[in-house]
This record gives sequence, structure tokens and C-alpha cells, in this order.
Amino acid sequence: MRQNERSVLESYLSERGLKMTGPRETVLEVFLGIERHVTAEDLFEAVRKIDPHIGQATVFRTIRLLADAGLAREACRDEGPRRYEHALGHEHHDHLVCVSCGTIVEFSDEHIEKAQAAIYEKYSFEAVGHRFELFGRCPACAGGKAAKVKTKTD
Amino acid sequence: MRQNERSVLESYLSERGLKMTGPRETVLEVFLGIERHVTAEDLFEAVRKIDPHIGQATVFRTIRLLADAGLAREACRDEGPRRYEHALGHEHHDHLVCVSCGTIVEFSDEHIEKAQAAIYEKYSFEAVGHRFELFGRCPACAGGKAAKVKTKTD
DNA sequence: ATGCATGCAAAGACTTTGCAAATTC
DNA sequence: GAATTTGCAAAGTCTTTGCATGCAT
Repeated sequence: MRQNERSVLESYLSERGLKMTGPRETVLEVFLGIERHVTAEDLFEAVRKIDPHIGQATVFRTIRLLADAGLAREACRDEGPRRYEHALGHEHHDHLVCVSCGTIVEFSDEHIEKAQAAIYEKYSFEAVGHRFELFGRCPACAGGKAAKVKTKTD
Repeated sequence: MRQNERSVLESYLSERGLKMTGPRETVLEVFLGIERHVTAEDLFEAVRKIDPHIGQATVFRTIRLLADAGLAREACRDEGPRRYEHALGHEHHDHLVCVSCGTIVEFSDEHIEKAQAAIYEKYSFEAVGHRFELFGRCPACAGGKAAKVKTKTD
């Protein structure tokens, strides 16, 4: 299991003379096991339950490594710490975030993808990536009065 | 001059019992005078040339105030400090950023606006705002080899 | 063996906050 | 005059880094 992700990481590492280590393996496994947008801190806490010996810096370093290797990507960027999500085997999508309750809906839209391509072409840019986040109020928060305003997203 | 922005701020303030002060006036003027994406730090430096007495915290507090009042908005959010841009009298636009040289092209596209509206409708969200950034390589950087890689954006 | 990776703690980058004094309405 | 603002410095949040030691190749 996770063989696919693991071999992606191993290729990435060996191609540049880097090493596969226990901590990296653990962080990868833990990351893959969490189907949420995680912060490095979340990951750190989850990782230490498995191996309390692993340090915070290693988690920060490793999640960046995973991102570079194409296994993780930065999820939407709101306030607070950076959040990551799975990048491999997860179709591309963007995020619709409720500013009241933090609910996140993932969506993808071909019109938007096409429009993006058109923009790149118009300005003769070579596409590298994008960040697209829609903020709004979800039905519950918009309908049910102002609703509670908690800001922690997930 | 700047009468429009100024009165927007004054209304915003008086509506909630806040006060128009010298520092706020200065920060607003300086902000409006800079047609770039500015960081709080940029603003602070520019402000102190006019009034060296104004502190950094005031600039941070004021730029946020301007954002709340609808005069400033967060520009694209890449690494590093937050950057703000004018929000009033500047048509809505999104950003196309060159990841090699930092060049920023502002564009707006009605297809994207429409697609956004459709997404909000599809999920019954009430629109609040969005962040849309396209990353790529500009003609110069894509064409002319790898080009220099400086990361400071503007 | 060689050199990358790790853990720890310290430092760094950016932003916010506490508080007494100064201002505004 | 009451209440908001300010400047200063200290604290906070999140992330990176220096360095001696531990490991993978």
C-alpha cells in the first residue's frame, strides 16, 4: 500500500542523491493517512504518536520535500499556518471556503480551466500553476442568520 | 484630491465611532500614492519619510483598517509578507505572476467571473470574494533560457 | 567512509498586543 | 472629559537554520 507514493518519493530522492530515511517514511505514511488539509503542526503531532523521537524541524523539512516531489501541495492559503493536501492521485480541484464556519467544498470546473489556458496564451506565459479560492458563506451560515463566527478552518 | 477615498474612510470611521487621525491620514495618502503592491514595511518606510514619528504598529493597524474599509485589498499572496493594492476605483482584476522574474500582469476575464458565479450558485454559497492567481513563466523567462531566478515580486 | 538527515534549540520573518501617554470628538 | 489611538517594545505565530551527531548508501 502507498506503494505508488512511496516509489515517487524514492525516485525523487535517488535522482538527486538524497536518502530515504525512517522519519521521511513515517511522515509520508502519516500524511497519506490524513484526508484533510493538514498543517505541519498537525502532522507533527500525528507523527510523534508513532515515533516520538521525530522532531518538528524534520516534519517541516519533510512536508516541503513531499511538496517538491509532487506528493503534497499547498491547499488554500488563508490566515494561519500553511496547509497541505494530497497531490498525487487526487484530481486537480479548487476550493470554495465558507468564511463563517470554515467549511471547505472542493470543486473543479472545466470553464475555469479553459479560461486559464486562454489567459496564459493571451499573455504568452508558460503555465506553471495557479491558486484559486472562492470565499463565501455556505447555505447554513448565510441562511441561518449570521451564525456563529468561528474562523478555524480545517 | 483623494477626496473620494478620504470620505470613504471617514464614513467608515464615523459609522463605528472611530476617529480620523493624523497618522491615518498620512498612511492613506502614502498608500494611495504608491501604484504598486506594497507591504506594510514598504508603507512604513514611505510613511516615515513624511512623518518619522509614526510607528510600525500604526502602519500595520492602519493598512488593515483600510482593507476593512474597502480601500485596500490583499494582492496576491505568495511567499513573504502580505502585499496590498488599491481597491477603490480600480477595477477588479486577478494576477498572472512570472515565477522566474516576478513580473505581474493584471488581467480580468469575464469567463472566469461567470464561472465563479456559477460555482457559487451550484453550491448555494453567498459570494464574498476570491483569490485567483496564475503562476507561469513570462515570454522573456520562458524563451530566454532559464533566465535569472530572482524571487522578489513587486 | 562520505555526506546527507536528524534533533534540538536558537534565530528569523512577519505581525500583533499591552500599556501609558497623547489625541480626537 | 470619555474613549479611541499612538508609539514603543515585548510577545506571538509560524518557519527556518546552525551544528554536532546519527545514518543511509
